[in-house]
Amino acid sequence: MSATRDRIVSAADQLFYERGFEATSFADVAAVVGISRGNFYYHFKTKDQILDAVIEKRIADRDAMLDGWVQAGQSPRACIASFIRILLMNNKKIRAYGCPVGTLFSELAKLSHPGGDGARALFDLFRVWLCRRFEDMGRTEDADALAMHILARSQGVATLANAYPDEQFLESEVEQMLAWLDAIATQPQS
Amino acid sequence: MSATRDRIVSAADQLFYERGFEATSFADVAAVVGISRGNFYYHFKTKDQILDAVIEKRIADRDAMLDGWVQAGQSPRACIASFIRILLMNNKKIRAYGCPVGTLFSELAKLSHPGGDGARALFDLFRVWLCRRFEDMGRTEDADALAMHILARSQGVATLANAYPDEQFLESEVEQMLAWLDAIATQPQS
DNA sequence: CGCCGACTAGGACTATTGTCCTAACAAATA
DNA sequence: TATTTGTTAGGACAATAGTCCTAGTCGGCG
Repeated sequence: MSATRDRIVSAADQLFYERGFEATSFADVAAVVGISRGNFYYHFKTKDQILDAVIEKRIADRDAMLDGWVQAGQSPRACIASFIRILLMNNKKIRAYGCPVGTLFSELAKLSHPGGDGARALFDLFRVWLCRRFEDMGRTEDADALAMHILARSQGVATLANAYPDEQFLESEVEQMLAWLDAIATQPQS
Repeated sequence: MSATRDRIVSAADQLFYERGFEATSFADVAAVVGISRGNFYYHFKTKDQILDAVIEKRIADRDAMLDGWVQAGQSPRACIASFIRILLMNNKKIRAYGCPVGTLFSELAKLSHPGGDGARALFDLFRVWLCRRFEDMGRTEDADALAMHILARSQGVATLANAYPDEQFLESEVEQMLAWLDAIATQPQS
């Protein structure tokens, strides 16, 4: 595999996150990678192909992270707690640019861009992973609803943290989400 | 005031919501309004000025809506419930295009566009209004935190409803938020 | 009537975009 | 050495963007 291709995808990944997909031009990516603009089309025939590659990479990265927690032998509840704490892990970037998943999806949805399905697949990755963990906790009935709930909470916190880059807000909301998880774990299934 | 100017702002408001700010060109707005592209610059000297006017209009619209509830004599708690139910009122548009406030802010934040401050002002409008209502409920200590919390929840639900246009999810989350509000109203201040 | 202001149409201009093409360089193979 | 294959640079290309300019229309007022 070409190392240049990977560098293009990595640079595009970062720029798409920081500036958005449409607002990022080939010239921008080329400048970061340090190659000429024309050389692009040897590796990617179209801008959409770069987007596809970026989404693929994001899915692979997140998939590895989620699987890592499971493989490390964490309990389902600890796994979900780790998911919630992503907000703290990436708090600086989230306050600066929002959630990489949510903001990309919103943009592509507005552009009614075909790549929006790929962005939804990113949501799906978290959704079904969370769903499995809730099922493992015994929440067989409402596992998916719980997954959607915690996903929505995370999205909202990321958006507001972006609007108000206040670290305390982020920490307080994460604590509340962890408390909610505790309640879910101890209370009987509704 | 020119009627044409208002029609431009209204059309831009809608297009910015449905397609995003950057992706909406003057030609798009002109086609909707039914005027020539060049005629634009009689009413607005720059695209940013249209954005400012759109944000101003959105603030005015929301302000009128929020004030209407207060003027109608609704209790603080009922006012907050009305805010939560915005998600249901606009559920079709939200599922199609997301939240008009959050998605605009996210886009402008990524563009590091000066208008981002105006978009944040939209958030502020809801934030301080909610804050006042919680204060009127007696929650003088944590009113702002509660306002931020419900704001974040709404944002998250809107984002996920956009990704998964499932009406049931939206209704279920609104119910949970209303239940949360009930708990806040009946439980003592923490 | 004739002027003057508000308003509009249409196009010119420059910059930038995504896309594509061709020539050149490098290393490995024959 | 000669040839091929993979990779790169640089520029051409049409389309579109935001911006600006000029000529024109229309209605009200002197």
